[in-house]
Amino acid sequence: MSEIPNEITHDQYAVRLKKLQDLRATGVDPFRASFSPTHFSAEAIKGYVEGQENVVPVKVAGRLLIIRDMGKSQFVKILDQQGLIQLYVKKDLVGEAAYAAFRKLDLGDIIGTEGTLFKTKSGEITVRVERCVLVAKSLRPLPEKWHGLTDPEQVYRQRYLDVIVNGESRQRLLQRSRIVTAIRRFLEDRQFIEIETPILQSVAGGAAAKPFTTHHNALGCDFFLRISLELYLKRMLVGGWDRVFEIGRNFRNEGISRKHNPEFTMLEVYQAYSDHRGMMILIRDLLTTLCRDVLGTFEVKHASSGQVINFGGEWREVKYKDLIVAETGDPDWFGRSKAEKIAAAEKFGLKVEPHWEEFEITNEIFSKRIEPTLIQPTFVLNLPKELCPLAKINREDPTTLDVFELTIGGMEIAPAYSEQNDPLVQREMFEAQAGEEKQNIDQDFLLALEHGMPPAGGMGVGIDRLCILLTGAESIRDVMLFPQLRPGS
RNA sequence: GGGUCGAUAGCUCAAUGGUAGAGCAGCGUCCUUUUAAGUCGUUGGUUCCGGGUUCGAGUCCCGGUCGACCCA
Repeated sequence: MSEIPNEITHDQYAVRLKKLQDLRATGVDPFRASFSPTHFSAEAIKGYVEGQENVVPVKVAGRLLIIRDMGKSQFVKILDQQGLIQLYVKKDLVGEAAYAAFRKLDLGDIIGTEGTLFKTKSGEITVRVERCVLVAKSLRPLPEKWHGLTDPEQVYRQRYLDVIVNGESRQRLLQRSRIVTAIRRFLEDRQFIEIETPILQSVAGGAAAKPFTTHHNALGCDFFLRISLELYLKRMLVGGWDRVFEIGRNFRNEGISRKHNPEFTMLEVYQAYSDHRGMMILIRDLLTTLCRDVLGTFEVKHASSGQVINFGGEWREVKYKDLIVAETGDPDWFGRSKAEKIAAAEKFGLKVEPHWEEFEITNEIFSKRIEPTLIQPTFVLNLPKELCPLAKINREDPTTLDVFELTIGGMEIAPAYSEQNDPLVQREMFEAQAGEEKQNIDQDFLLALEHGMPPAGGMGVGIDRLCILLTGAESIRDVMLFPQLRPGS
């Protein structure tokens, strides 16, 4: 039997450890092998039949969160993955010894119980306990029952406590799981195949971002963690897998903010014989399906602006150039010199780096002044060709691309392209973008394209941001179970 | 990376530079349909860490750690 560790200073731990040792001493296993519940909490409550008091049998298990002790009987509540359920434990029903043992339980202990359903005076469906066992002892006290856990650092570092005591967090994070599940169902219904592609890559392609590096000992070489899924999914289009998708983690070695976590989840979808117009229909169908099936509403409150986002109405379509012209009030914006663009941008209070290209100045206006105002679902079309080397050039306006950026709630939610499948043009675009750093070009991808890739529409959806939007969260940290923090404390 | 704010009991929070407190949780008591249950009593502190100022620092100053927000 272990002594109380020296570093454990607070007495509540000591009290619980003593109880645990007492249980062992009397032959009770405080971490018993198993328990077989027949129901989760919500299922059990649903199983109650009106008027059938103490007839329907249930076995439920969960963590003890609330105890209301009235001497010879108590009402308690336990939490499982479906939520809370109330138990009523009566001395003359369970017997003296069992009742005494029950009273020794602590908040936070995990218990299994068996009984029948009834409805209390105030109408709460409750289990009338006939038998109850400790399933797993908890040595640590739970956070306060009314205020929960509020310190953001502890919420993120000890998420398991947050989801126990903060119902709102629990619901929001469960909602994320439902969203991801619904996305898979939606795509599978449309014959998309879910595939898995490498996270360790020798060339981190498909986006412009700083990668993380890591090292493989046996191969004796460095790898990058992927920054996008794109190039490997498209290889499978070459392979004749016409509808593929992946929901996977990307890693970008950049800043951390309310909208950025170093690792984040992307959905990428590729559909052969489609194009960016096809993707517009697909993303709209997907998001309205999520609204209907997961949220049960097409109207979602936008946390930072307070506006109501309506997914059920018309989705605006607007060209990038038209937005820029409207914002700058300059019909000839794209004909202006670099100096004039800089002057105009600075008049907007934007900081312009001297080494920026003209399209970067324009795009700064877009991302700082225009994008945040696009709260309702908006397809921004015909982006300038410099912004993405992987999309097809628009035939009517060769300075732009056959792409869209879906913006909702002031955030870029889903960029999509008519995918570039001309290997010669693709090579030129890569080389122009890479400049001197030719080693950053994924030559194996170009080799694949040279074998012939069908025309295709492709799209990326930032799952974390989508969840921010759909759950009304303030920050990416609120829709991730374990957001990145500095190690320590 | 810069600015602002924050860190006090297991949790949520108080405390003019002058004896560190409350609620919840814990411990002990009363109570067999409670709903933040109620009742009486009671334990619990490296005030984030390290320096400094002062007769005296949770409080003021400097440095650091971690976090939140804003900016880059």
